[in-house]
Amino acid sequence: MKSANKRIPSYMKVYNQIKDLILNETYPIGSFVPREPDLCNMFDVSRTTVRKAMALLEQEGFVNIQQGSGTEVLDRKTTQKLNRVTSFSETLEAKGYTVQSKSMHIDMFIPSNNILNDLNLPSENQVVRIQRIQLANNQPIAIITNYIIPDLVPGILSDTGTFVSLYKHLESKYGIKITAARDTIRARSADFLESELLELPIGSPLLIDYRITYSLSKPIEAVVMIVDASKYEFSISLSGRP
Amino acid sequence: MKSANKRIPSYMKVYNQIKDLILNETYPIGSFVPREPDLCNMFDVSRTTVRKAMALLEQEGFVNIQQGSGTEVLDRKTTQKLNRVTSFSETLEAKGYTVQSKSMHIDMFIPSNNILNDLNLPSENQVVRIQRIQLANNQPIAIITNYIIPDLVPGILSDTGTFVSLYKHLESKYGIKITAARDTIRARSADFLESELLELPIGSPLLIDYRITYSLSKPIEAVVMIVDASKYEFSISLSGRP
DNA sequence: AAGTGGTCTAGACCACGAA
DNA sequence: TCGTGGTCTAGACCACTTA
Repeated sequence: MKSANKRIPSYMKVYNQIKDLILNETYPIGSFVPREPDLCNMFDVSRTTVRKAMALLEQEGFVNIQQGSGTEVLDRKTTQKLNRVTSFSETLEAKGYTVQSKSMHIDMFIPSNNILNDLNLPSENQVVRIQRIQLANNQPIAIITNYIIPDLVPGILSDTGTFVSLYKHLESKYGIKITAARDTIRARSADFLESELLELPIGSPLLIDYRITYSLSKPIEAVVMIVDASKYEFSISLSGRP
Repeated sequence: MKSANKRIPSYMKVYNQIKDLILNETYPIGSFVPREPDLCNMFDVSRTTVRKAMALLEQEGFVNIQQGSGTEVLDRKTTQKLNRVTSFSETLEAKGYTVQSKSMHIDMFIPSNNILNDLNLPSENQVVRIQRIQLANNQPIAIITNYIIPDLVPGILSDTGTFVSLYKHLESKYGIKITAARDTIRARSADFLESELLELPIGSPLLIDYRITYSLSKPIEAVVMIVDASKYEFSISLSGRP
């Protein structure tokens, strides 16, 4: 058994059961769930536990809790997949493309001072560089370059081709969990080399995503993604006050 | 008095005091805050209250709470302003530009079916359209068009020029609070009209942000922002698993 | 005024991490 | 094993919304 017999907190049980009742429309959209003392009786738990479960449901956009009036079930179609940038392959596959890596190259490299600064590394410091050309329906669509702090990923140089998702690889092999990211999205025209690699006319618009990923507020890696703008767009869903 | 004498929950007092102790480096980065029972004694509150305060601090990236080991103070430089797209004027002002609206036009308009669909409105439905040209250091930099569900903003047609921030106007005059947003960011080349309005050569790369804003999971408005890509970039900060 | 969620307590026991 | 945070209870009182 890998991770089977873990105790499930009762607020998670309450959370799951209420979520099911919402999803199977026992509590339909627009209706109100029972008041908290009643939920306590239904699940035989204290109000603290009910409230923790409801707070989770509110955070995920299932309900709107309002003091004085009650807890309303929301139409969740519009608030799914909150707080994230949709991933590259996910977006393309939703559009009907088949996504794969053309090839991958891993080496050591001294990046620009901007990148070293974002990674909290000194000048002239080497990092692990992973270069990939991404294909959609066998057409080149993006050039992706990762710059990873080398101390965190010993031995990664020999992992060429052994992983598909870099983030899953970092978590499973090195125990690194990405907890935050900062993306900067720009656009500019393709230069000669980019136009050759992506098989585009020179001057075609490109989307550039520069991302720093963090684990526990420490930077882990920087990524530059250069994409054919005619075939790609970024989707971002955010909850909370803008 | 507008909203002065509101009772402050004691978990907020605890939250603010611990935040101050972190900011003035009584609890420096890398150190551990006192264990929860000690915090209870220090602030004379129950552990529930301390834990609510600490949960807030963790959510905002001040600390990392770890069962078994303790609560560590994090370096917060890297995790500020999480979960939002930085606003237009904010980004430009950080770069030293002075931002203002050149002019504003408000009318009724029948938008594309895509927009009507995103706003859950039927075909041929009119919406309130707000068109603006944004200036940075007196140079045109962006064309912004808002499409708002008309029932939500009666009388807004006469508000031309009476507001700077649309979202603050919606909240103060109509009580509409934006709670979520979905952005799609694309890039393409400027056509003739765009190049005239933004004073750019035809074919220059443009960034396009299409945003739907929501209040309590109901769509409120759609926005199209067309920006000179050489002068602007989007920054997005996200916390949580990618 | 009635009914809802919001805050808070004091104490108990469980589960994880490091020594 | 010991010290930390994680979960949970039963009950109390406060504050907001609606009518």
